[in-house]
Amino acid sequence: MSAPPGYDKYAHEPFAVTADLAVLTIRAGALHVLLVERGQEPYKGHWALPGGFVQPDESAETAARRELAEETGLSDVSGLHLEQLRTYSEPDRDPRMRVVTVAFAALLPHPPEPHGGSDAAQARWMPYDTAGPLAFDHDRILADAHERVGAKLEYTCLATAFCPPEFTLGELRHVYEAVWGTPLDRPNFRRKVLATPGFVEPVPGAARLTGGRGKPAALYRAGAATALHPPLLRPSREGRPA
Amino acid sequence: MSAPPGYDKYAHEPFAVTADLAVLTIRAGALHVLLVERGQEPYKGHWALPGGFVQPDESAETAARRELAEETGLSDVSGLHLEQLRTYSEPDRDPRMRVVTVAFAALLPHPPEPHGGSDAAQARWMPYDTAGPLAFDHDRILADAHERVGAKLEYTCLATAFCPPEFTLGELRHVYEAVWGTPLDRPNFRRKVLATPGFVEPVPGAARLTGGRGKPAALYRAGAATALHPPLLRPSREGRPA
DNA sequence: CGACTATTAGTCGTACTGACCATAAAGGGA
DNA sequence: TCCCTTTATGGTCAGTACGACTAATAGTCG
Repeated sequence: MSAPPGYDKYAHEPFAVTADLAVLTIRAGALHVLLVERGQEPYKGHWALPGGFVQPDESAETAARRELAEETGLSDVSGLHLEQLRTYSEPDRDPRMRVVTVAFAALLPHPPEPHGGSDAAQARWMPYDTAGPLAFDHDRILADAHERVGAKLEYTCLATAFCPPEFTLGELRHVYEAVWGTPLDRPNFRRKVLATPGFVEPVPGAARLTGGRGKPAALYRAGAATALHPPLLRPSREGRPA
Repeated sequence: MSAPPGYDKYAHEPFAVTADLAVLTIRAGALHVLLVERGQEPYKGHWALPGGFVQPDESAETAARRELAEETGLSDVSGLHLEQLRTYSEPDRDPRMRVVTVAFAALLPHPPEPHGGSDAAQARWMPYDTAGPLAFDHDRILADAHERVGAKLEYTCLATAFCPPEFTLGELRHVYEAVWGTPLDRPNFRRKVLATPGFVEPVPGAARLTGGRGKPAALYRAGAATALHPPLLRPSREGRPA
């Protein structure tokens, strides 16, 4: 069969395009994800990732950031890290109509505790491990988000996006441990982070945070670097995948 | 402004969804990309990435593979590596209508030389460096494809997707050099590849390829591994990005 | 005060890497 | 034919990174 390469010779059908979000954060040392409860069929009563239709005058990124502001109730989401994951376009993924979804991962440093959804729909933070079966193919989207974030922690400075503006190395390490699900050696982690120029920089005021037990830790800010060289590899990858 | 979290309360507009391809291969030691010449406005006469509309009964991946078969003239593209890059959805990226494009990168081992587009539209392999200004935002898509493939060479076995079923370590090294644009040390590259279990395995028949000048090289096949541990990092990244 | 916790500072041996050098095996040109 | 170039293959060597581990420090909690 021959096919013309120009756009215009193809027939094309309209698609609905949505932007869905895997909003991730660290709460009580564990990775959490923001979920909303569906109020209508299909999957009524099931939990799902927040999202919505892309409007005619906005890109998928713009729509995702708008959804993020609406769902979290945060007034300023411009500084938050938003990362496009991939696009899900299987024809039968929504039983009502043909929906193409551009998925994003968002990283929140300090989540709004009750997190105000201003409407009636229920929304809540759920621990990643207990985020049960979700509506549509959102389980797979969430798993892809987890995998992507875990991989980017290895070779980028993304971990600071989970932290407040000033943080301790312990908090930063908790980010890695929560996302990777593996405890890390404290001294080695510290040596690695401090040996990477531009990853973190000490807060000059010699400020120290005295939150809980133990010796107070020095405070750091995110540095100017965006990539890690050499990377900070996950320890779990002993055997090569079959 | 309040916004309901369910899909159905949103108004939505139809979008056209296309799948565009950055088809990459190695020709004469240099990275090449498959381009088509546009026959209609806009950008008439300009070169562009091949692509086309996603049909109602197919996913973006299916559409991309169909386009790949049509544009290259290959009868079997099922074994080729196809990788979703990201989705481009800026409202004004196509002047005619609202088009959302899911971009893919395809890796070809041995490109069909004249490569048969069976229709009138011109298509050709172009060296990556001289792939001039392309139509629409295809320059950016192509750059994203290059960056993604270059990055995945570091920590996956993707390089073998550019090679024929049996290849020499020199050919494999040429893949890295062509994509990264950097010469690599021959003995070190050999040591690294052979030290990674499952990356390549020698062809048992003790076959040796005597193509051009120099000592004949041993033949290898792609192994079972998909990831590289530890990664094979690019040498160019001395200074950290600003 | 003593137990506990977390940070911070080191040590040590192994593994990996980059920069080399050297040899073998082919082809091309004088 | 002899020499030179080209490519593959084998090896050394030092600097670095990393994992495992020990220990000191400085706070809170009971």
